[in-house]
Amino acid sequence: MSSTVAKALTLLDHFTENDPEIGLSDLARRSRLDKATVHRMLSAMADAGLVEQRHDTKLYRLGAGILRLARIREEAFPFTSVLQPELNQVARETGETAHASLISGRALATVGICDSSKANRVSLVAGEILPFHTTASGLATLAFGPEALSGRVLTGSLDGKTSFTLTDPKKLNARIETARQTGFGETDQTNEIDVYGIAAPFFDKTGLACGAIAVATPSHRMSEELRSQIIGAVFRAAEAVTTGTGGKLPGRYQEIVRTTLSSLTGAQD
Amino acid sequence: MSSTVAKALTLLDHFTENDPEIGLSDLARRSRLDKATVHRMLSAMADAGLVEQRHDTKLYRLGAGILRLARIREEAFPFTSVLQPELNQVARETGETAHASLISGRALATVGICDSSKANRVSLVAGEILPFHTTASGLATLAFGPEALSGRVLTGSLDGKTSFTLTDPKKLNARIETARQTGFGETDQTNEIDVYGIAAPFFDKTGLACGAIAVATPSHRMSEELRSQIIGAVFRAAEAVTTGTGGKLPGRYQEIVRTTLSSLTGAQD
DNA sequence: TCCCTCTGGTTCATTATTGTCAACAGTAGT
DNA sequence: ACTACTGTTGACAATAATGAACCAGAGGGA
Repeated sequence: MSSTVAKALTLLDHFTENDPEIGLSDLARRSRLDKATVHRMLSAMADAGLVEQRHDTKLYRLGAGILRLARIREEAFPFTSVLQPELNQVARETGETAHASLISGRALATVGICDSSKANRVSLVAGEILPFHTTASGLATLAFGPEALSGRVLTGSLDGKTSFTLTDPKKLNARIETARQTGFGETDQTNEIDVYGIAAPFFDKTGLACGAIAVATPSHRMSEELRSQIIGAVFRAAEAVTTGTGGKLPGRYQEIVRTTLSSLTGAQD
Repeated sequence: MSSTVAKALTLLDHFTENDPEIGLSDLARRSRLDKATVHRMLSAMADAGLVEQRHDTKLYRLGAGILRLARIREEAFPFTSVLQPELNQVARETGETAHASLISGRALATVGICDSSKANRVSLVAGEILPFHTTASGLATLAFGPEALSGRVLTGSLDGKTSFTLTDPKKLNARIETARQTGFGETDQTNEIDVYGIAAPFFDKTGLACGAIAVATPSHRMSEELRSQIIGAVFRAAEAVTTGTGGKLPGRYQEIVRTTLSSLTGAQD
């Protein structure tokens, strides 16, 4: 992590939906790097089009090159186009906020959101970076993702975001194991207070999980009935995304889903 | 340009619609960098999520982090969402391929395309990087963009992409000047043989051009009538994009557009 | 089977880039 | 005029990047 490009790229992580434009000094403070260093890095990234500087305010923001690259990826490996309709349907079916994340380096990147229509809902900021160990999406992804990934996470630092966060590798591993047996990830307030998450993984063409579809609800609203409904919805959506993007559902996984569904309260089809 | 991050970021430019997955050695050859260097850079970028490596083939491709960043930018400064409908309409009106580009570092980034419905049409690859000095979009953008930008381009290297390319700074500047007087950029086969381009700039909130909407047609099909039609279409679309994205049309520019339109053959509204 | 030639990945001494700190210019507020 | 910011540039010590050589594995031919 001492490489210069790595440091430069962490600068991008400070741009969020709520903070889309950042000044040089400000960014230097947040990244704990020297002003001059940040300046040089930003200049290089501006040349490449990753960021751009406004002529008037001198503030930096994400550049047009990002849009170009996104288009290339989307053209070659369509994802958000098949993802968004599924998210919308999940949100409609469950009445709660749905979102999807993809493995992105050392964390999960939120690449799609559909807000709940309810007044009291979990509101997510677009483009947030989610840790694996605090989110339902993370558990689901680790349970069925590359072996190396879960290994890295379990041996890495597990900082607590709330008092409920699983910071003990053994306990975390146990939760991953349950996810592996039920076919979905489930967390209560481990990432944010009063947020309950349920997530199902989707798979790439090699049969490894590469992300998850999740529903986030206010914890107090969670009930046995809602839980069953959400689990069914994310299972269906994740499968649709998997097949829609050319992924391969492991046979083993389909088995797991069936047994989980039949053990839920309420009726199944 | 000797900075390490700059070199690392040029690696991204080798991923295109036709070449979405690249191996390590291959990328090292294309970028004229050492294998070890490229590997370290790719690892850093993979950590940040800009690229990702397939487990099976070991090939690298653009990563999910790109999608995340694109979403953040699009959420904060909606662009493609307002752009695409306009492009579609231009393509429909003119029957030719329409595209839009944004200033992205030292070049133009193609961020939107709508293909012509004709069998014989100009086909563009999504996410292409366009030079300023060979394209109609470039002329239009330079004519009304930041002073510093046109200065940099005119003093930079103007490599010829076809035998028609303007490689002489004086001649190029003259063409920019005509664009400044007519309100639109126009090129014939300066970027690619048998491609005729007409482009109108759109503006940011400071009243500076930040990109252009362009129509590309097979050169032999261009006629006085089609030309008038295209110019009208790109003017209208560019204005719509400007206002739709919170930009400000310079009063001076509106004046220019009016006089240009009234000098065209055929009827105007 | 052996040989050859690719591939992705790693090592390590040399060297060039980077981080650091200070100074500078411009702007806004007091 | 003063202060406290901002973005930007320069110089030098420290560090990280470089690139040749090397490794292991996958195909391909004969």
